Amino acid sequence: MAVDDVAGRDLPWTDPSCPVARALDVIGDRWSLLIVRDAMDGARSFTDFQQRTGIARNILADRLRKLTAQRLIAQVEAPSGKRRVYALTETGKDLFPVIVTLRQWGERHAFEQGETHSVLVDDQGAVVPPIVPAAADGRPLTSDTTSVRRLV
Amino acid sequence: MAVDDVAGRDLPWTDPSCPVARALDVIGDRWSLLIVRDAMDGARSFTDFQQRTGIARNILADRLRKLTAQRLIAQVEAPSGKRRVYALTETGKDLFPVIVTLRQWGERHAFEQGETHSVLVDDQGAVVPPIVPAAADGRPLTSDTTSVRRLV
DNA sequence: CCGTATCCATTCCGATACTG
DNA sequence: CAGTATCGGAATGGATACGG
Repeated sequence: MAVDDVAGRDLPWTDPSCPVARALDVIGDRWSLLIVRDAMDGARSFTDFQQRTGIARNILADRLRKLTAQRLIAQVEAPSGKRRVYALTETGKDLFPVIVTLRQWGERHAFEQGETHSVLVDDQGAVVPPIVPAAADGRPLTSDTTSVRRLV
Repeated sequence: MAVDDVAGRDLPWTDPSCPVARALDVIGDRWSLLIVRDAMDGARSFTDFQQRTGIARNILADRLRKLTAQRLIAQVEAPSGKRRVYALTETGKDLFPVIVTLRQWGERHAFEQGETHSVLVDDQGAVVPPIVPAAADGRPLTSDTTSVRRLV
């Protein structure tokens, strides 16, 4: 992977044309992805998120505001009718592959030998196999066989 | 996706048995993933990283130290023989799928219509298709068709 | 139950100056 | 080139108290 070129614009980062930097600018803090994870997990109310993450209430309010502003989550009418709950938008749901790859990396490298952890299973109870980036023909790709091309 | 159970241990987060939280504990800050990205991109020297990321020197030194301590990168002898350069370990290289999914999400959701950005291409110049989590039989999975199971 | 408001501590970060 | 040392400001975080 090598970069051909880079444009210039004003973000906290260099290289604003890099989608990785842009993505991290949205969810690259300590809590956002955990909030998204819990939303995928069924968390819907303020208290749901607060209890699952253990985050301070003021910070949680701030993150929910920001994630809402960025349209990763939205407040929608609950089925019950009167309460408003948080739900992932399509943009938020599209983070699923990110959560999964992060989880799989964590499973493999962030636990000691023999230390127990949760695993992701599909609707038939089978463990979800590791995700590998692949070319259109299915050939597995690594950072050595890919590169970054700047579009004109 | 729903969590069956959770153990207790001492991290800044709740739910230390969640690999997502563990992974974020290692690379969930503002710079680490960008450093990994640049390493995949060919960055090898202190100055390489400093210039590509624009990060302050003291912070960069700190991050390189931490990433080295966590064994995502290592200092190795340069082919030239005398200088030591930073290189990704296998653990670090295994973050490739994370970088790719993050990139693909960013490409799709973190740019305005018509705004230009770089793309990831394989060794034949073809754009790398979006990664989708899938079951062993190839069936695509979403957060609605997966769940988190805690191992005993 | 859903937040907001405040206070305080800690961390993070950038800029700069300096050393081997 | 590869860091280290220091400083000050900003962001982040936890705890708690309060109001709709």
